[in-house]
Amino acid sequence: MGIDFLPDKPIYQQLIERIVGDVIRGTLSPGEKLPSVREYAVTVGVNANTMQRVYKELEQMEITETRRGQGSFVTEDVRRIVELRDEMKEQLVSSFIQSVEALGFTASEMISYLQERGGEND
Amino acid sequence: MGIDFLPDKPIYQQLIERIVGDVIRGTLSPGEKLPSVREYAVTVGVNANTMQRVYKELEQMEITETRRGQGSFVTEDVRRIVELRDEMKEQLVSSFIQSVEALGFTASEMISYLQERGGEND
Amino acid sequence: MGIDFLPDKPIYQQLIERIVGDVIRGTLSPGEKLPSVREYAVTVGVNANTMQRVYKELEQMEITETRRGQGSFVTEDVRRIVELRDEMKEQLVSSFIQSVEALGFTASEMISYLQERGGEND
Amino acid sequence: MGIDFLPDKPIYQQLIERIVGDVIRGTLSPGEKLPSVREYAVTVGVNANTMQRVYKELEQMEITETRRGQGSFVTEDVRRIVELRDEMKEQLVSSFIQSVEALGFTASEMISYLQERGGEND
DNA sequence: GTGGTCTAGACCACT
DNA sequence: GTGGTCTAGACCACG
Repeated sequence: MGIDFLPDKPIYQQLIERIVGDVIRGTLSPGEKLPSVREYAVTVGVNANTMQRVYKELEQMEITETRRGQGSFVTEDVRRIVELRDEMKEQLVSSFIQSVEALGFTASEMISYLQERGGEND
Repeated sequence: MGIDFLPDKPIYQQLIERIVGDVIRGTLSPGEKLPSVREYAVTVGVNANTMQRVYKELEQMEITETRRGQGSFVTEDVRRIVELRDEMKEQLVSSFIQSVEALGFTASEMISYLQERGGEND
Repeated sequence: MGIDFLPDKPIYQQLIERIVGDVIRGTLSPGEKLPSVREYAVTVGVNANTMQRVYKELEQMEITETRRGQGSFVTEDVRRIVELRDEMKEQLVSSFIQSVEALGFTASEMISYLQERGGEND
Repeated sequence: MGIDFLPDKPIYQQLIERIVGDVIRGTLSPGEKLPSVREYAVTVGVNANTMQRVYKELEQMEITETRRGQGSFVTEDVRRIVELRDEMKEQLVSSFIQSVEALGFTASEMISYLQERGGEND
């Protein structure tokens, strides 16, 4: 029931990241049905409109498919999932690198700091 | 003449990061005078109010000091600058790690990817 | 409908003081919702931007919390409110004492004068 | 030579307060000659224009008289000095009370706090 | 409807 | 000329 949202990032984006993470991680398998918008909204404690938007964007990203009257399902296109994984990774890293350089750090300094810090975060 | 702003982040935040980067990097030295609000605004192509806001926040962060009628100057408190450097580094890394984990990547996977991509960016 | 601003102090500061006063005084309770920026702006007769700035600074002072799309709320952290009360008191008194001494008065002379004048003001 | 100005109050006001304090305190006697604008400016480390303004306002307050080619002198009108003392006292106290009440403190609470703090400030 | 950002342009206080 | 405040009005992102 993770209702812990960072205050400086849109909730809907955090929810998207979370679901995408579940798909990448395999917590949500290809073809698996997602909870209904309303149900999920209640579970997480957000407005139904917000969750609606999350589902909509997931569909636009071709991560889910919506079947009328049945609900939303994780895509069965496994290639898409792998592709997605790479996209996210690329996106994450390049925006990280960009900030790093904007602030005047070197890549190697950051890497060694990352290695120290490792996975200590939850 | 850097008038290249990312569309998804507030301009004033990007400007703050840019100046903070200059201070961390040493492009702006302790005690050095910044351009006047209006001058910098013209240079970068934003409204003077926007730049004013940037300067005000920099002062609140204790990165600059404003002397009335004279302009804004980089703090001469070198310890503050070092501290700032660490803060930014920590902040950057922890938000990166957080996204990495939300998306279901492992730290080590990301690190090796980072090493590949290295400093190819400018 | 208090549209009575002193001419020599920024309006936004007077508004901050006013709201802080309300919080300290308990007129605004912990967790209570503030009027929306626009609504409050109209009520007091200032521009929405000015009020926006007031709300932003209140948030930076950790007196209010802003929940996106929902509005601003007085912090529920009662300790912060008590702390705030002490800060304001200290600040007020020390700047008073400083002026008193700069002008060559003694503390005791001022105190007895204060006692005379007492609470005659509203 | 006290070059310690508070950052949030105009320097010229602080200088006025300081000189008025000297007059009230008797450090500057009625009829005594003030340093020249330039000399005083150098001593205190401010711009000559700023000091010029200070002298001008002191004259408008009828605290000093300027005699052509001779300089500025503290008024010999002792009644004016006494009057001035009362004015400043009144002004100080009423603005203090006003802030106190705006922030929701009671006069008596502040008085007892003032008594505690006494003259510990320099 | 809510907060947040941005522009344009004016006016003031300070040095 | 410098920072600071304020208005007016527009537009966006979020819930």
